[in-house]
Amino acid sequence: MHKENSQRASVLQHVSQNVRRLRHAAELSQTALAEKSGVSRRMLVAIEAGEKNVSLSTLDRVAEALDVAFSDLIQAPDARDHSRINELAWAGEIEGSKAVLLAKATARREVELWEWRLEPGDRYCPDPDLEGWSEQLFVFEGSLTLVVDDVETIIAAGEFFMFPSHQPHAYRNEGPVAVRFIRNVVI
Amino acid sequence: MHKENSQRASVLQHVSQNVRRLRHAAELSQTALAEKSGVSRRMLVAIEAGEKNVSLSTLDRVAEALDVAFSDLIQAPDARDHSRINELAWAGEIEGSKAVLLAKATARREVELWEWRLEPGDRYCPDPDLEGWSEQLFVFEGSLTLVVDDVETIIAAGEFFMFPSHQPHAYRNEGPVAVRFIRNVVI
DNA sequence: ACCGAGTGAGCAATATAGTGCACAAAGAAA
DNA sequence: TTTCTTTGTGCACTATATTGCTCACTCGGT
Repeated sequence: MHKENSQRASVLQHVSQNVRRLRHAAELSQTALAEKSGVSRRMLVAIEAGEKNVSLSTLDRVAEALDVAFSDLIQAPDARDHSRINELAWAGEIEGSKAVLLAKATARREVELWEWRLEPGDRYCPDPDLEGWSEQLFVFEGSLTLVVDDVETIIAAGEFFMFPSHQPHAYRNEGPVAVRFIRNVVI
Repeated sequence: MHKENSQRASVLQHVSQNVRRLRHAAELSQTALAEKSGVSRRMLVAIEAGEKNVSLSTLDRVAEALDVAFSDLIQAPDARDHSRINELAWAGEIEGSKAVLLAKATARREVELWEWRLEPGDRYCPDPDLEGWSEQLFVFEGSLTLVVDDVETIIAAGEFFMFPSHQPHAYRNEGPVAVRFIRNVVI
């Protein structure tokens, strides 16, 4: 007697947008996806309109046909924004004690924490990561020269930097002493 | 005519385990969760047994009552293993240049990167995080005393440590100089 | 104009998710 | 023992997800 097609659950909103977006990305028509997934086209229309309350197994068949993970269908589409913050979040009783939130990222799968050390003159030129990855750097000793998309940035000791790593990038130490930094790789 | 209670979709397997685990973590009985979520106890039994094909909105009501994200209910339960690695992954052309992979975590939602500084004698005692959170610490100056579940661990400069942060924990600086460290909070 | 592909929507039939009740088994505390 | 709590299960009923059909609409191409 209730419900009235309200569907306040935000998950359903996301699903409808995600299915449509990913179906277009796969260049499939509703009919084609219906055949490939075994879910009726009528149901796909309802899903993309957000007017039905899909069951897990049905949505899982759609995910398989789209060749994506189940969780990709329920994630908030705007979950790709990474924010650089740098705000003072806590100060201790003793002058000088403090905690600074450098960054908050909405990760979807993995986090890798690295400790790096580059001697003067040395460099590292990785292959660009896939779309969606980003890196967070915090230098605590020496000075790091970061090249992202042909743009040079010098990060000094105590400084923080964050960038999407799907574009070509490189680390160089052009200073007189070894540079040591933390590298946080996130998706 | 088909289906025969097979439910091959792996998502359903995960859901049943996750709901039960998280319900116990919240110290709720099936009856209590049924009242709080609005989902009938009969249905909760079926979900935890994996013998029904839950709809998104129903599962979302369960997620809200459990105070967890929807995606927490569909993740593979073994996705919670955080590995401490500490392996040399790259060595530069110049002696001393190196990259060490400190840890790799399978994040589900968020990553927070913090820079901390604690003066001698100061301390920080946060409320325990929710089940699933973990923290990664890298000290680059001074020495940090970490207390997790009444167990003290001293982390010296250059050292790395990782622990699940749903248990009570505290940071203290018992050394003679200020301690500075990177704190990576992950779920 | 016509035509075909892609899409949205209405409807009747069916499969099944979801509810409420009643009962049984197990464990813990009196 | 008795009592209470928690959990699993069978059953009948209701609500709704899902299907296959239909028709209508839009947009390009010819």
